[in-house]
Amino acid sequence: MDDDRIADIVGQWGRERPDLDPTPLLIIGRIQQLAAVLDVALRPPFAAADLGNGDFDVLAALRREGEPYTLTAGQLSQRMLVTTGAVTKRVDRLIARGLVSRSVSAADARGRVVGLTSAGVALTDRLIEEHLANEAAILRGLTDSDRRTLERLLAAMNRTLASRGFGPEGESQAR
Amino acid sequence: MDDDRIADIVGQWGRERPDLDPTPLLIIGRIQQLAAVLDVALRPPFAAADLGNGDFDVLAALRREGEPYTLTAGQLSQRMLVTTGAVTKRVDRLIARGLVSRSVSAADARGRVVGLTSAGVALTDRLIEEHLANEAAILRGLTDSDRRTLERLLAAMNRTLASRGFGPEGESQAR
DNA sequence: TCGAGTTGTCTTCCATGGAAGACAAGTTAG
DNA sequence: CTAACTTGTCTTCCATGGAAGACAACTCGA
Repeated sequence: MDDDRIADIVGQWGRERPDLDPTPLLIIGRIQQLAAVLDVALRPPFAAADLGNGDFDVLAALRREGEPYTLTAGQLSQRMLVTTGAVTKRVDRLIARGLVSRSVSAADARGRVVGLTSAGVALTDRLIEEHLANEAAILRGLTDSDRRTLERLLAAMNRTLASRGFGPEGESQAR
Repeated sequence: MDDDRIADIVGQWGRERPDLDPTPLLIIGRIQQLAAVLDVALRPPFAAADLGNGDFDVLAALRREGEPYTLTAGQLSQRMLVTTGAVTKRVDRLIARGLVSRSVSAADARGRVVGLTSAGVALTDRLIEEHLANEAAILRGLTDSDRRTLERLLAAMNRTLASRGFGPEGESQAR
């Protein structure tokens, strides 16, 4: 039952470097492991639609923005916390699939406005349901009270990191 | 003060798809975001040593194994939860840096035994101290009680995922 | 209004890691 | 002992994303 990878690692360090405190790994290591496992666990719906996780990020960002489901490349870059170069590539792939369109901004000829096509809206609306259902299923093992506690503690960690200068200004995703 | 990306996303979904419950994102989205931010926040010591995060994974796995600081390529693959192909590449890079060595296993001529050089041990011992200190600093915003709670809840999530068939048999890291 | 910045996006190049196949070395049934 | 299978690692090819530079378009002060 105790195939807890992280606990094992902590045990090993405790033996090899008893002068150090390896217990931060119980939290930080687990968060990292969870993120990786979650990516795999939540992937199937996107894989079935032949979409990369990152590509769905684009669709979701546009969809939740509300009508007319448009954002500039720069805005997408901010919301998804990836470089504009990555945005270009994600959008290129989605255009090839007919899920989004790109046009020159009316207000600023440098800007590119990316918008969901009707096919894009339809697909996103379908996928987000599955996606949230999967997330809910994963959290089913926690009580309501546990969930609230977990939210609070994770938010607290986020704030700590932000205050140390590592706010979400260059990382992450959320889908 | 409320530049909470995830909370904003939840709010947007709540407006656009009031039929769905977006609150799982408050946990899962935050975990994903945290993992990404943590990677950046914890990177400096490795970057200073001109090491990829993944490369340090190899050094740490060998070091915490204890003397004689050796593992086969396959064992490294299991501990780090990456493919053997990735192991080959990581080890190649570390060999070029003189931090590990690779030799044919005495017991099984197919096997390759990877071992820390003395330079590798020295560097790893130095980096792990910095690394754990950084992790401890990040957790400084949480009380002891909060930490225990967080450990428990994260471990619970891990178990839930494992029971759904997504145990760490194909993902993650822990450094 | 002109020229020096600045900005928004794309392009190019690079690094990392997965998937799948190649292969030598081990194992095992007969 | 041998043929067939399995295993451990490496190789090749591919996909994704970052970094840095290219560039056109915008802004602003003089």
